[in-house]
Amino acid sequence: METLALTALMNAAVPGATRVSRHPSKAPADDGCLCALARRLESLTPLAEQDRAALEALRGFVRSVPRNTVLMEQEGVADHALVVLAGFASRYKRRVSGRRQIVGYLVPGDFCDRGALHAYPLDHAIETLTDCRIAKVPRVAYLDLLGRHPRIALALQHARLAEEATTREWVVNLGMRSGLERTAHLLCELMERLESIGHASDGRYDLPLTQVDLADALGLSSVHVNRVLQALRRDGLISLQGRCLQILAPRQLQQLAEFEGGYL
Amino acid sequence: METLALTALMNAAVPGATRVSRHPSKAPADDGCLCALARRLESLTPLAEQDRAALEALRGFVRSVPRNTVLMEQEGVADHALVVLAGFASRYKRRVSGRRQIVGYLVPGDFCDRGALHAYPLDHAIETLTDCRIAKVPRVAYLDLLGRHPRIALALQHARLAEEATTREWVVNLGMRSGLERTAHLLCELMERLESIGHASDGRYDLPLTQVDLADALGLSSVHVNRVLQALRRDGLISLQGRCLQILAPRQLQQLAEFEGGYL
DNA sequence: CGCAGTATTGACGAAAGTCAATTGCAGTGG
DNA sequence: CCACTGCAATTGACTTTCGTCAATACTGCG
Repeated sequence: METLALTALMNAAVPGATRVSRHPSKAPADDGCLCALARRLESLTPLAEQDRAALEALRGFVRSVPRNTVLMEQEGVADHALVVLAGFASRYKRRVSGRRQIVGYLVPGDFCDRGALHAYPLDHAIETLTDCRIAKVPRVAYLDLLGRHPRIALALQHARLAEEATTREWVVNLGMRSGLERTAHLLCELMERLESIGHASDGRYDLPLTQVDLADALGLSSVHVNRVLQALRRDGLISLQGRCLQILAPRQLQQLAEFEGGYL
Repeated sequence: METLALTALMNAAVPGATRVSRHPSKAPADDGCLCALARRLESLTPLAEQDRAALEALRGFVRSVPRNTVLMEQEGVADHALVVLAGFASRYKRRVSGRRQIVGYLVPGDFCDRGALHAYPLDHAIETLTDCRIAKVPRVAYLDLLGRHPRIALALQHARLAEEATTREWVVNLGMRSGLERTAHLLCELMERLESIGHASDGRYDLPLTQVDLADALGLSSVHVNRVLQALRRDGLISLQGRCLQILAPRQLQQLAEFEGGYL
């Protein structure tokens, strides 16, 4: 049948934590939230019914992971792929001073397969920024999935290209944009990414990140991020109360950031 | 035989420009400089004799390209792979203001195959920064090469991972390091990369880049780059006369930059 | 010799970091 | 129900880094 290697490995399911402080992103933990992955992949390449079914079969690998949990160590070699199904995670590098630079956010539907699970050690770490639902797919099962479902493999390829493009856009963001523009750009990027998985609409989405989390991604101090956010509010571009972000003037915000969503 | 699709396409050879203002990087244009590519790939994965022979067969696609030539337009779809064999090129994005951010340097042995030539439009442009020798390999020939030489394909995979890691390191560089540290880090990175293809030794290499070229990569103004370079000279870390860079105190420079070469 | 592109210098201003204190807020335990 | 705790957000004062503008030197080349 479809999933022989999969079922053989599907004993790994673990209920996991239930404490929920910073946004479990959607329903608590009823389903595996695999819809986020499916929507993400379908936004890249059309899938067939059997592909969706194969994704459903990943349900057994899903578990809840509390906030600030290291999912993958720097220097470590990955023996499984990670898929974020709910919550936010980050790729980051640490300096000796202890400060970290976030080099990418992982939102629901994003994954880390180390370029289809090569044996090279990772150059960065991966950690949850909020409580998350994560699918931890063993190497064999993952490769099996790719082998049997070329459309999924293609979508993942495309996703990898998009992530590379996103990282380049971050370079531009850090290299040439002011704090204000930079922050605006990040908010636009997250808007698009969350919209594609149905986690945002009408310019509104749930932003479960700390100002420190934002600062570490934006290359700014958290104090400055605070001031920038206030400026964006004062100018009527956004409203941000608690974790609820509402983009009030999408056009102006994108213009300010020179945001071009095409790369995603 | 080895190269049927290749030979069928090898009418494409063009002598090309000969003017040489800023460093043709090595011998003028006698051989195809394919050694740089071979050395680069071998530094990632051991190759067999037949692999090296297949690389030699690319000679016909090599041509000279003058400085500041656009090799690939942003938004364009790649129908061929590019391999830099001599000289420096850059991946960059432009803002509406006209300013550019360089998101990566391409040195001899580096390539751009758009993730094995997918049909997605490129999110950035590629342009030579110096006079270059470039192999422009048509799609069919390139895929043929990959198909017939799994070791080469593997090496290119690895190279892609290394380039991704480098881009992430640039994010860290721009996000968390001062102008001084940032510049030091770039010089260390280039040192390692050029060393692996035999274009650097004893901490000395040829740096054919303008201070503006550096500034656009470092997210600094060219004026500030100038001052930073002077500081590095004043502190006895480097000597830079014309295009000849000599790293006088490798240890200190790496320490200043917190440079860890492992990601390359 | 003079041009054009680079490199260099000085003076000044704007952007962002640091330090340190204060406020706000949610969960905890009494 | 309320004080207590701990993290997150906010604010103010001051410093540092870096950008901008504009002028001046250099250098290879025609």
